[in-house]
Amino acid sequence: MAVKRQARAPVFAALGDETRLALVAKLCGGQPHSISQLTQGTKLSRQAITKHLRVLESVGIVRSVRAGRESRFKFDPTPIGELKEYLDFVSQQWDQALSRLKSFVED
Amino acid sequence: MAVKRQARAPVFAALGDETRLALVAKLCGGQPHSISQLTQGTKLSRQAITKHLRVLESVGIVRSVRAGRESRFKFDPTPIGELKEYLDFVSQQWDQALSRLKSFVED
DNA sequence: ATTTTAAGCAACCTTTGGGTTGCATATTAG
DNA sequence: CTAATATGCAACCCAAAGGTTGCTTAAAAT
Repeated sequence: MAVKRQARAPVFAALGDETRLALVAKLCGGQPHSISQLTQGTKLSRQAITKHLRVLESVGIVRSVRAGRESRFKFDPTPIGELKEYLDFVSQQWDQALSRLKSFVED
Repeated sequence: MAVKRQARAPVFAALGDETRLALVAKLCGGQPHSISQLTQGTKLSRQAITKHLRVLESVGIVRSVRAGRESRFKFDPTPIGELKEYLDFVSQQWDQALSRLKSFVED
């Protein structure tokens, strides 16, 4: 099955938060960032940001690598690509339904 | 601003639940369904399904029309189209970052 | 060697989410 | 008219989410 609904929900859920969307926006720019860097400019505590990063990491949107005393987070596009596939599938289902309706009316 | 991050989070959050993804899957097939119909085949109570439908409705993924004693829910593709735009934007940012990195290495 | 700086861990708190049950109300069917 | 069907509303429960603070450990800087 190319498009399985199974296990897509957690990825959507991970993106269902303003703070995490902001983190994704920062990280998809290409440059890895440490937790402290990602906390700067935020009104949240370092630990709050850490929790959000772990949520993103748990669904694969982000990967962390420890480098010395800091852990660097970098973006991974794979899960988001899968979400796009899924949304395309949904849109497609809808479009096909419209076509069927149209051809029915034209009969 | 074509792609605003603002207010996208609630739509992602609405899709961040297996039950709601199943409802979307059923409704994007084109045919409207009543609450009772949508409850059938589920292990949940009618009220639970109702709550999920209201969540989907609150972000515009679904619209309800009262017809007699039943309220029919139908799919609306608009918010999902916007999510696709947003995800495309994120992917694009990432790809551009990769290109920049590549051209830098080639120097 | 000492002091910063970066993180991890854990306890705790408060709000939100997902679900249930019970009861009231409005249509439709007999 | 009466019974059955389809919802709506509200109270209540419990678990999970988002956030904070305090303390510890590990690296880097002086």
